[in-house]
Amino acid sequence: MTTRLRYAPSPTGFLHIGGARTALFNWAYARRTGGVFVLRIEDTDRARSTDEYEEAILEGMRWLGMDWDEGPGIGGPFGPYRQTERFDRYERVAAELLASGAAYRCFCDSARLDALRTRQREAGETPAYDGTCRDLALEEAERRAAAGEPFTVRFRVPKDGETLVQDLVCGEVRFPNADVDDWIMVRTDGTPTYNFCVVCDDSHMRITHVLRGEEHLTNTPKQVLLFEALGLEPPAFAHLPLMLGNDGKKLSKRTGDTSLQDYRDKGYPAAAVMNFLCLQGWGLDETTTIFSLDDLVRHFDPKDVRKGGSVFDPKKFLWMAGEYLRRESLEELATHCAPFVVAAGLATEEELAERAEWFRAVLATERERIQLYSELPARIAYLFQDDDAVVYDPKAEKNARKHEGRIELLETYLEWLRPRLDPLDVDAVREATKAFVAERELRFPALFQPLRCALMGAAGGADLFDVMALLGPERVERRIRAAMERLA
RNA sequence: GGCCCCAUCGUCUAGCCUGGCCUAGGACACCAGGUUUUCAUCCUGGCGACAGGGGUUCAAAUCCCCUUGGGGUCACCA
Repeated sequence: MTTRLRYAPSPTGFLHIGGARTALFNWAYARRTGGVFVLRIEDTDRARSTDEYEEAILEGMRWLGMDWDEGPGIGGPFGPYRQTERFDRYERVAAELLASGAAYRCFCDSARLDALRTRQREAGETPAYDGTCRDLALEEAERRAAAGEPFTVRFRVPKDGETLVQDLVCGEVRFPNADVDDWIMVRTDGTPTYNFCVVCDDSHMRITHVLRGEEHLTNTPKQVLLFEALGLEPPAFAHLPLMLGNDGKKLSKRTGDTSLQDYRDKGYPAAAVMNFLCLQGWGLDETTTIFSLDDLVRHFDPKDVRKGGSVFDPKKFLWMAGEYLRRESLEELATHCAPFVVAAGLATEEELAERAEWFRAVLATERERIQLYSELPARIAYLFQDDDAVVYDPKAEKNARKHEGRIELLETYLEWLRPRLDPLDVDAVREATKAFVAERELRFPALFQPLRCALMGAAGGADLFDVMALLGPERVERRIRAAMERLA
């Protein structure tokens, strides 16, 4: 039997990183088993769902490298793939359940239900439907419904026994039926609720494995019971442990960025995001930390997912971003960094394209020093500043001013340097400069600190001779001359 | 509170199912060195955990029970 997995987001917000991980696991297992990956949009919350969010979610999935075989836009044999387009199907199933007695009409209104809940809570009881309409005669219920009295449809949960959930991650989980509420399947306005849609769709779409967040575990007996009432075999479940904030609670906006979009905008490489997210609850093997989407597909099995929740560690995430960034070719890096450089106003896209080779050389000097694409602009801003107004970092200036005779040294050095600048042999000049310093019985910082301040205005950074190559002879000279005045 | 899930370094985790190979392995972070013109990268080393208590067993991180702790969920949201 071919496996069929799905990711079923609700377009009421951007793609959450927890949701992204769930999608990744479902996708990976579908690919690993040569099965089908279905995308289904759960948009039954009409008030909060928007097309913009739906598109943002799809875009996020594509960004991480996922594709899907069936879903909105591309269709498939079990469409439509948007729940709001499947209402006729839910109506049919509800009618069937009503007729078989597996479900019943409930005429209690929200006001009564709210009051009931409040009363139960105050009495220290677990809020649950009290069953007022559960035993209404079918004829009477039909008569009242026909008379226009508003009603919801509730699932009739057996009073006795227990429902067994077979979970690939948690093992066997038992729920006494007495603890499962007679939940609402269809609202007063005729729209279906989540648990009802999920079962209708998962069964109709022949879903074989449901991998989802652990917060759904307590919904599962309701769904299993419904599958049984429909005479169907439930799919295999795997409830994934939650991703936690540093407060140990379910990751929320309070504890950090939770939307995938945030990380993309911050300049995290997509592959790093994929890798890091998977590491929350799953590992490739005993020691591998860095792995690719391909590795994930080759090895992922829900059985290997750990049970405990995992705290999201932004520092490790940042480290991983750097690992991926450093592995990129200069061409890839240029493509990824360019938008950030443009957004910072340093250069236009056209300018970067015209000086592509130069830009790659710039990246070669900085790739070891950044972890995110977004860190580049601030680090290379010095290259775009006017030569007589390079912004001197206080620390750089202080370092430079430490050295007596800096002005004279810069002047002497410039004289020495000028004939060697055009053409510039970086390695040769670097070595020759060291000899220049040694001959004068100086320590390296005596020259390098004022020089670094002059050329970059920074206390640290790229090799100074690489920087000279990036600036070109005229600008190097102008900057040194400017420094001779500014550091006097 | 009821129900459910979980429990190894600060964090992510390996080991647990199929007890001995565990003096508990790796990674991030942190600390200390090394390399370097600086910063970063890189290399070396260090710090650091089986929640507690009972069992079972020749032997328990591994199996069982209890306690404690944490989390999830209890909607006409998904």
